Amino acid sequence: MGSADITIAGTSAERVYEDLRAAIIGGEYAPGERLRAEALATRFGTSRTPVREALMLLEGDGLVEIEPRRGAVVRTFDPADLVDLYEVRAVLEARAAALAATRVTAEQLVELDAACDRAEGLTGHSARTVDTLIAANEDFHRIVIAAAGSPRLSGALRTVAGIPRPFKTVFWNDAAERARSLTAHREIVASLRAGSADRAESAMRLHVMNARDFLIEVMD
Amino acid sequence: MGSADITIAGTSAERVYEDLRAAIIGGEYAPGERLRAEALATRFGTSRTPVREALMLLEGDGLVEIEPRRGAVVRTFDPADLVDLYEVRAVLEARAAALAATRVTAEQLVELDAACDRAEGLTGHSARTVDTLIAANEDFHRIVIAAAGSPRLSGALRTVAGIPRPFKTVFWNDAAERARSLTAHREIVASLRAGSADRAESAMRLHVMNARDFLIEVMD
DNA sequence: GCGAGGTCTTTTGTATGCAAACGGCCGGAA
DNA sequence: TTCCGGCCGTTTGCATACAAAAGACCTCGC
Repeated sequence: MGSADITIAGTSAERVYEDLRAAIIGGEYAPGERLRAEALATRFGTSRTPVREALMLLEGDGLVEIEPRRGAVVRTFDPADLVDLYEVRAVLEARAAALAATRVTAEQLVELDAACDRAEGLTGHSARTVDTLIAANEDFHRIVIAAAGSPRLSGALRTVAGIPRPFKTVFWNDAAERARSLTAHREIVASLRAGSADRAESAMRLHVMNARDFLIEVMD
Repeated sequence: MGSADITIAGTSAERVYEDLRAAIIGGEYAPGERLRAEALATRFGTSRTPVREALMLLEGDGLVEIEPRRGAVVRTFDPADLVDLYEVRAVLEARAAALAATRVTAEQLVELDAACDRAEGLTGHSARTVDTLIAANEDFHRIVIAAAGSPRLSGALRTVAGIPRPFKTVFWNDAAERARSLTAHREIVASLRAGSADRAESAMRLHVMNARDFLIEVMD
């Protein structure tokens, strides 16, 4: 799994950044919820200074909104925001898939298969099952992006990659969407294995666009 | 010109961020040059705290590299970095052009014409001329991106938009490249005016890819 | 002369203190 | 009742103080 991005906690600010990011994406803080610097400092065992730095980085990632003199809140996503986000994601991930088709390693293909396998056959709706699906899905996309081998593409995707857990849950509670997603993932892996950039690109674009459409549909 | 993004200096950190970003892009700090927090604080009339925050934001933009306990330096770009950057830019700006074709306002079209006009007929190689060309070019691209009306696209582009001045100068010292760029800009404006998303997208992709190729060619 | 070790300086990263701004609360007037 | 204005608590933003780490330098030994 995330065997590559082991950060041995260089600075305190970095650690807070990563932990807080995970906490927000993991749904620990609800969208719209206020993030008071002092409380976070207490939670992470530091002072407000590294917390402030982490919050500014998270603002750059689009996960947090900071209004001067008013503090930070977890970003809320209205339907228009999410559509916008998914369309940019579609463009970037399609490109990543195209690049990955010519650069993916045998080892990465095995990891992609493994991520698909982990999602296969899960039928329940328990929190544990949903967690597994979310994790497998994120691993899948992360590996494709890594396989693209483009630092700038990875950086650009950071601004659209993370959305809070509540928004993701709706996908994985829908059985049809689960099946469609798994099929798409398998198709993408097959395209990558075949080295077909065009097919991988199209498959990935379709996959993300389908997610966008499902999100639109479910929002009413 | 930048009549839309007038920030009345919300916080000190924001002001330092913008000014320092402009200074780096403007070539005031050479790639690889060390950015000592204390010196910057003196320069901007603040303490190190807002400077540190600005530096972390600039790291997110890919303009600065921060190594823990070692400080910040202006990012250096080797040929591979620049190729990577321009290819992501091509994808994103092409998408921006496509969106802009359906959303651009009459006023923005006028501004785009004005940006092209400003670049037209300039033949000298003086610093002043080059500055004008760089500014006109940046205005052009900024307006297209604004016309796309996608906050996430704008955000993603921030990570690939800014490169230090020395790298841009090579373009605008080459007469053939100037002419080709102007032609491309005119073509893009025409496509936007016609509301042709496909044409605008293709024209923009071609334009950015040409820039990439020129950069590759000139780097040896 | 050259390399290793230790010390000293510089610079970073973090904590804390302090002033200012925001939001809420209360009281009063229409 | 409802709206307006002033006060107070809370929280932010910035400056500064302090500890620790990196790099420079110097000395000593070989």
